Amino acid sequence: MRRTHRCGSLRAAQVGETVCVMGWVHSRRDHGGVIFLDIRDRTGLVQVVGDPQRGGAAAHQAAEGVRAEYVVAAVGEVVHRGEGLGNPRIATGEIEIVAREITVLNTALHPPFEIDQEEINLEQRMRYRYIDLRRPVMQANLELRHKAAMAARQYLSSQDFLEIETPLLLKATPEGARDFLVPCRLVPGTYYVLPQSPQLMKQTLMAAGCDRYFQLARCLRDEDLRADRQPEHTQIDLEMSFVEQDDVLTTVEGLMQAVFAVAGIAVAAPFPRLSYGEAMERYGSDKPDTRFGMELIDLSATVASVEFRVFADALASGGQVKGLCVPAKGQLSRKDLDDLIAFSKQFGAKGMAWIAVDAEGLRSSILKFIPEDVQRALVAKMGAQPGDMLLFVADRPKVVADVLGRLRLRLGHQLGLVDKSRHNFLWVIDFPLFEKNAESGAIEPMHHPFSMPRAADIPLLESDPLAVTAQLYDLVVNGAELCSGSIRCHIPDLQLKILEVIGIDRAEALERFGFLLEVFSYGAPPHGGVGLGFDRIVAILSGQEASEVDIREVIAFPKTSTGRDLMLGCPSVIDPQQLKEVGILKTVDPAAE
RNA sequence: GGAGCCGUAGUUCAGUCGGUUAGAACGCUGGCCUGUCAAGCCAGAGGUCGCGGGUUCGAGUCCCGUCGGCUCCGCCA
Repeated sequence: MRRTHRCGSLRAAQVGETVCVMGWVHSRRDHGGVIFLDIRDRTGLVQVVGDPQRGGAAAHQAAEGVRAEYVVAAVGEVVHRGEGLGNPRIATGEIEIVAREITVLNTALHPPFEIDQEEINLEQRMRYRYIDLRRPVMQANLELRHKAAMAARQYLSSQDFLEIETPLLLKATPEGARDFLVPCRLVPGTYYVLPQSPQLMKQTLMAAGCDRYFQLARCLRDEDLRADRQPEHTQIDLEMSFVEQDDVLTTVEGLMQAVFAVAGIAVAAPFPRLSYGEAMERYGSDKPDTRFGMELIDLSATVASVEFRVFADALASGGQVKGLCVPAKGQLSRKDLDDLIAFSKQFGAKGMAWIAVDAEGLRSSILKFIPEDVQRALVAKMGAQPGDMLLFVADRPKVVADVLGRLRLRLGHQLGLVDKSRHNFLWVIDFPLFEKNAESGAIEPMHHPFSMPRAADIPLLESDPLAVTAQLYDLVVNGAELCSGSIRCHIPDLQLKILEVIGIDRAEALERFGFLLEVFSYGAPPHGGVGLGFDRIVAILSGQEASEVDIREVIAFPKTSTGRDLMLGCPSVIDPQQLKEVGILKTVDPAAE
């Protein structure tokens, strides 16, 4: 007995044929005289009928004995269902298989949850992931992921990229996230680390003359998790030689068009480009969601003369006053406003002021501190209409941007201003290479210190490092960051100079980054690239809202928020003998902790 | 490292102010049933209320601890 068709593939065209399908018993409906089985495989459902008159007593009897999730083979003739008996809700609903023979290939325990159940406890799903993955929605996610990966490979291959694997066992570097460690048995007491990304290796490939590289690379970081963050995730990692920033952006735009096409989403290119400064000014975020307006409005000049302490103090200490004009249609209650104030404080604001714009005039407890002409100026500057709610934050620019940016996003969703059918791609470019640490006053890299400054800014490295713009770029869609990349600094002397700005002298640089500097000193081409968050891309392709992406839905075997695999039961304690073998002498006993 | 929410039948949940024998739906088991596709009807089984301790005459309910899941802050390219 061999399978002739996939369950979901049968159509009226096969009527009259004797077929054999194999799959899981999705449901059984026993009418006594006749029994209906829905058989499910990856491709869908097909109805199999156990009818003693038409298919024989044996098949009917076999159908009686099967239970949910039994694995069965059904042989029989494909027939048209009778008039009015079709099921338009499934693709195979026009036909059914009259079973002549039903064989149980394997029995099954009662599943811990029902396959077609809507809400299933996440813990149960993770514990029994192999059952969870049988659900059509999860099958669809896995298929989508596969297609997206194929589209990416095909596109990049067509653009002359080579897929090259890089090692999983690497040398620890002090930069970035915490590494996962792997003890080396052959040299006791020494360790490899798992890659946070193939960054170093791909730049080395550029120096090696590979010209264009890509990889669907697993990246591992030992940091705390979130719904959109797993200890291991996948990047579409790519790097290109002899290119400028625009070449990389254009390539990624083409890649996004190819990948989003697999979900039938047309993406217009080129994508809008926004400087980091403008993004922070207008949206208070370096990954703005441009699906709605409600931009931040700078009111520092408008309220410059006002004696209201909160505003005046902020301005006097070099801060700013900015606001949002929220088209609330009078919907924000006092409680809502209190919640927003608490929300603002959570992100570092000392408070949040508000003015309600009613048909009768303005309403707020701060009006008594604001002269009427300034009130009018505020309304004009913010374009306020009756029903709007004006929100104000006064603080350091970074706090103002962060708090108002978050308020804007929260209210945009809360008030339904976001057009969820859109996919607003945009590039955020022109990031400063450095920023000043607010507490220590030290100059630090904003992203990382390995990107190339804009050519014209190189002299500023010594005179005014904070004014140096890097050739760094982030790809954003609907407020979610999809990738980050840069044109790399491939000139050793320039790299040393950049490191010097952040307080790393030549000796320390050689010690910490000597490998990269060595690679570059043997003739590295100018190069640049990106790493794209593949899990996040697939999540958005699958229809998830960008502001609440859950990548666990598009990963076959994800970890919980404490990094556990509930199906395998790991991490787990290792046998002392095995520890000794790799040179680990002492460990914490989790039971004794 | 910090904060919050959740944990009751196989599953999803309800359980009032601390008070008799902890309920519903779905699922499951058995019976009936020849056109269902969320099949239907009848009957039945199914519970250490995550775990440990405390308060109380009495705890699913209150308190403390602990384990697990989730969310957020910190962290993270």
